[in-house]
Amino acid sequence: MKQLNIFIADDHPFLIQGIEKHLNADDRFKVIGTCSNGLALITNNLLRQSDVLLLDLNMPHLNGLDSISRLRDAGHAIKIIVHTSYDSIGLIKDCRKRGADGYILKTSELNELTDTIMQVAIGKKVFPESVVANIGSESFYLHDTFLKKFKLTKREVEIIRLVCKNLKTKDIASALNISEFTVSTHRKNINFKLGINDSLIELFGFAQKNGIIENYSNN
Amino acid sequence: MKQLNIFIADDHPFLIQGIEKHLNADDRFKVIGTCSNGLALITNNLLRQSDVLLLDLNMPHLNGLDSISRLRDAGHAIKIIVHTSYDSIGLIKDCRKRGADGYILKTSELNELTDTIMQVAIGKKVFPESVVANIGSESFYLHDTFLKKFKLTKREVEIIRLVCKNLKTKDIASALNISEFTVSTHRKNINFKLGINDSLIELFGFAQKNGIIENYSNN
DNA sequence: TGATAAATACCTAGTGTTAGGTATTTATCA
DNA sequence: TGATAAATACCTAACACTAGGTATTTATCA
Repeated sequence: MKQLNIFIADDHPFLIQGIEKHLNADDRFKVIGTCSNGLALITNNLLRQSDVLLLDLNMPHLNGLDSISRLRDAGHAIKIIVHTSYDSIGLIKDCRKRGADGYILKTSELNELTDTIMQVAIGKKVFPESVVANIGSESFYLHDTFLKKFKLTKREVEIIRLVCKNLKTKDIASALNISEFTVSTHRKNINFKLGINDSLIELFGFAQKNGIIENYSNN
Repeated sequence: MKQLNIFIADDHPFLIQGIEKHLNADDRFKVIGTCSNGLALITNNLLRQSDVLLLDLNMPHLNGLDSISRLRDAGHAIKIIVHTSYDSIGLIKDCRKRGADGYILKTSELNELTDTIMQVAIGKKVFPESVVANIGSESFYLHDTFLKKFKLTKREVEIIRLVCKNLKTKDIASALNISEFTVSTHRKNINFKLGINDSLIELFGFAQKNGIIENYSNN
C-alpha cells in the first residue's frame, strides 16, 4: 500500500516535531513538509504532493480557517484535518462548512490522530461525534452535549445565548414573546443546573467554554 | 558534567513527545517524567529528582499558575520554566511573582528552549526582554498597553481583575481595604472609559481580549 | 513648587438579578 | 393514554450594579 504523504502546519515547532516523529515511525505515513504560518502554507508547492494536511487553526499571517477557504477556493483536493486545542461546537461547524475533512483536539491521544488520518484518507469525514449527527439542525446543544452533560433544555440554551449578548431579562422576554417571569424562571433554573451562584460572569464563562457562544478569538 | 533531569507538564501529548525527543537527543538533558494535568504534577515523586520543570499553564484540574504556587509553598526548589503560547505581560509578571524561573513561548524555535533551560539551570532568570525592564515597577498596564489605549489606571485594572473573578463591590472593598464607595467610583470610571453601558459581560470580554485576566484557554 | 492625575469617599434613585417559593399548560414519548 | 419533561407564569425579599452627582487627599512629574 502506498504511503500517505502528510503536511503539517502549526505555529509550535515542538508540536510539529512531536507529530512528525510519531508519524514517521509508522510505515503508513510520511511527513513531507511542515510550516509555521498560514501564508507559507498556501503558497507551498509540497501541498500538491500531499494527501493529508494537518492544520492548526492558530497561525500567524493567515489563520487556519481562512487557510481552509483559500485552499478550497484554489481547487485543492487535499484532505484537511483541523488540529486544535479549541473545543467548540461552533468552530467545528465552521471548519466543516469551509471544507475540512476532520477535526481532532490537541489533547487527543497519539493513536487517535493516526486513526483519524486513516479514516479521512479513505474519504470519510471525522468530526467529534456530538456534532456529526446534528449538522444542519439548529439545535445542537439540545440533543447531545448539553442535555446529557448539564441537562439544559433548548429554551435554556437559547436564553443563555441572549443573556451573554447582554440582553436584560426584559429584553429577552420581548425578544421571545414570553413573560419576564418566565425568563426569570429559566435563568434561575439554568443557574441551578450549572451550579452557578449569583454570577453572570460564570455563566458567560460557561457559555464560552462550551461553545454556546462564539469565541474563537485569541491565540 | 551532570545531565539535567527534566520534567515536562503539558496537556498536549504531541508537544510532550516533541520536546522529549528533542531534549533526549541532546547529551545535556534527560527527560525523566511527564504528565498532562496539574494534580498529577504536584503529587509526582519524580519532581524531587528533577532539576528543571517545563510547565504549560493550561492544564486540567489544576492550572499552571496555581501549580507554581503550590510547588513553591511546599518548598520545592526545582527550577520552573513556564512554557505557554500566551504572550501577556501581566501573565509573565504573575508567573515571576509566584516563583517561576523562566518563561518561554511555544512559538519559540527549538534551540531557544535548550538555551533557556541552561540559563535557568545555572540560576539565572529568563523572561522575555520587554518585561525584564519593567519588573519591579507595578504599573505595566499603565505605561504600556492600557494607559495608551484606554487610559486605565493601575487601580482600575486591579479592580477589573477582581470584578472578573466575580467578587462583588463589597468583597473588592474589603479585599483592598478601601470603601465600597471608592470601588463603586472606580467601576463607574472604568465603564465610562471603556464605553461600556450597563454590562458586566462586556467588561469581562474586554478583560479577556486584553489579557487583563487569565484566559490562557486555547492552544 | 504647582499643575495634573490618581485614588479615595460619600449620596441617591433607578434598574436589574437572584433565590426562594408555587402552579398551570403544553409537548413528548413509551 | 398516561407519565414525565419542558415551558410557561406569578410573587417577593434581598442583594447588586449603574449612572448621575460632589469632593478631598495623595502621588506624580515637570
